[in-house]
Amino acid sequence: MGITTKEIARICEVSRTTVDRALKGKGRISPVTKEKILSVANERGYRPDLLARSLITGKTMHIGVCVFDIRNYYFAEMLNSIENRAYEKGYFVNINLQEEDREKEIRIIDGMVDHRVDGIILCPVNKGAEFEKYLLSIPVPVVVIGNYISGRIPFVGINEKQAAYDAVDTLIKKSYSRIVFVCPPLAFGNSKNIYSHEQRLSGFQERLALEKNIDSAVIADMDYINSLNSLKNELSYGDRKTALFCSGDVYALNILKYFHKSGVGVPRDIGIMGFDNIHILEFVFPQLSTVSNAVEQVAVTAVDSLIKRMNGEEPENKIILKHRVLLGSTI
Amino acid sequence: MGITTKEIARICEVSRTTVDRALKGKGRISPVTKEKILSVANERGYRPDLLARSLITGKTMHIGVCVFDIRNYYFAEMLNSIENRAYEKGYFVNINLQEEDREKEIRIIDGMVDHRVDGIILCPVNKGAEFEKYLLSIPVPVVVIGNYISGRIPFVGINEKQAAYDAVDTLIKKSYSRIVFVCPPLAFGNSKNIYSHEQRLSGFQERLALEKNIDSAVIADMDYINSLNSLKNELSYGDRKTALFCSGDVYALNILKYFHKSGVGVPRDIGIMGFDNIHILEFVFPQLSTVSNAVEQVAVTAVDSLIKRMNGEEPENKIILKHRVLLGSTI
DNA sequence: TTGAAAGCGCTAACAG
DNA sequence: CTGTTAGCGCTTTCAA
Repeated sequence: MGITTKEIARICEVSRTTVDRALKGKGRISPVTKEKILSVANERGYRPDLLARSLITGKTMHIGVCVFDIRNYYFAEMLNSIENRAYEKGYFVNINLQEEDREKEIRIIDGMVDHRVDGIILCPVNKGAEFEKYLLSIPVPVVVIGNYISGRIPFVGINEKQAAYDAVDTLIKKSYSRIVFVCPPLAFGNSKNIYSHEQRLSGFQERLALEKNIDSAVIADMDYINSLNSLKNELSYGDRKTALFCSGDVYALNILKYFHKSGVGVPRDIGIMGFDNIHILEFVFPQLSTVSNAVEQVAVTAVDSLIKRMNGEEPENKIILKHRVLLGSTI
Repeated sequence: MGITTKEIARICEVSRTTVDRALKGKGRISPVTKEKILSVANERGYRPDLLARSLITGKTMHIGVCVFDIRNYYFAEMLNSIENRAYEKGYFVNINLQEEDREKEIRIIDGMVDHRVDGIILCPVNKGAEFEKYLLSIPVPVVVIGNYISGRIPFVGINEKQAAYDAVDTLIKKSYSRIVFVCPPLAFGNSKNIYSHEQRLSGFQERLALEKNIDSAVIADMDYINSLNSLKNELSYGDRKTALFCSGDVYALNILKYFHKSGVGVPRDIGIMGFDNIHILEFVFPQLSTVSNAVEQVAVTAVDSLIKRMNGEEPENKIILKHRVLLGSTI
């Protein structure tokens, strides 16, 4: 690449150590030599090789991030906040997308470790004891967001279950008497980490268990377009005021779109509630009722917690931030 | 971190070179020693230190990316495609956000170079001869997307001017007789690279120059909310069928939102056309008419072109991909 | 089939 | 105030 300290040393007829001192501005050094060294360095466009430095210091000042994908607005927002915070703290960010591929996730993590990132932020698709063991074996700190792994793996997030509970509570207070939980296929729970959705379902069920006179159902295949058709059945519950509680705003948006096309009125014919509060809701009408998952705050907190760990501190292993039910005009 | 080749060598009582040969699987080596080395490596969880390797090979297998921010859906989509393609080709991606801060952009680029990324993809906020010189001085290949710099800096994008020209042409064919170009403050053109918007304006003007009987205007301060109010004036051109041509979908969406609140009908009272074809349009009604800027294809092409350059090839310096005017229901 | 030696560019401990 | 030495973990001749 450019000029090295060795060459500067040769040109200035001093040792590399002296060059280093001039460059770093610390340690005793005569103003004259310092001046000379700096001017040569500057003139020749000296730039430190951070790779070489890292090899010695053991620090690369890189944070590795691995999430599902960033077409998903939730992750885009998350990543934006992670990058901002990391930059503020002097760290670079390596971004990798696993696309819900369990093996790819492992390859990516291994790759980041091999590249000697100082720490890792992960929204995992893997789960279970074996993966926990794997994460514990990794020689750099890891912080998990989004999908919980276990009490032994540092986590930052919201209380998904309570959030769903609160959302359902809101629907009940709005006098809905039939509430349908809409989420991705739960069958994948065996192979993929869909902790968040499972928890939300659980909060949904828990709140409904307190009611005698409220109908409920679960539609757990929102990954398939034809399931949209089944939603129409919900409308035939004419006597019951029905709401769809979607475990993710994108599901809710797809449903809104479908209803819009089909001439179904929201909330006239049916209520809809989402989850995540992704930014694009700003541009969608009617304004979707949803649950804020504090994604920016989660991201920032994850970075901070990770950096603490990288510095040998031991912050709380499980950090739960506040969620909020947001009333739009779809319920 | 973990075990090193040196230690494996010691344990197996061979030289580091031999260990290397076993690990790499090339060069002549006796099956017995190879087996032994591999089993020790495996048992002790050997992982290569890619940092050390990079120091020697001069390759980090990292691509550095610097864009505005990724709250912006356009960049989120771009980055997603960049990451996918890079991963396919065996590269890692370093992502950095300059947030329209010219100096931050330079710091970021310097940082990426110091970290020895193998190449850089940039959507620049800087512009001008000095910046061009700076980019040329960088010891790794750079490919620019989004905002053109000069003929000497490799670029991948669409023909912004022609795209705007075509969009206006479409509006004219729809018999609009007043067309208003809406864009961010052009005054920033002195300090920021807003090449795309400038080009679109130019295409707008060029097409209109061919018409005698079409009114036109430019509203160039869409960064300020109160400029939304001025849009109402456009409605009073009762005799003229008016369309707003927005240099960016997000402007169009904000306007749609504003009109929606104000009870203005689109396209009944006024037509709207956007630019970019960001994915979220899928969820917005009425369906926005817009121009596809082929962002995924630009991203993929940029990665491919960059990798060619990193391999010493010299692909075309300016790659122009096809845009497309998309008819929604807002004109 | 194996090993010795040199070196990537930098840092760090210690000595002068 | 300055220099020497050693070494991070790996690759790469060259020699045995």
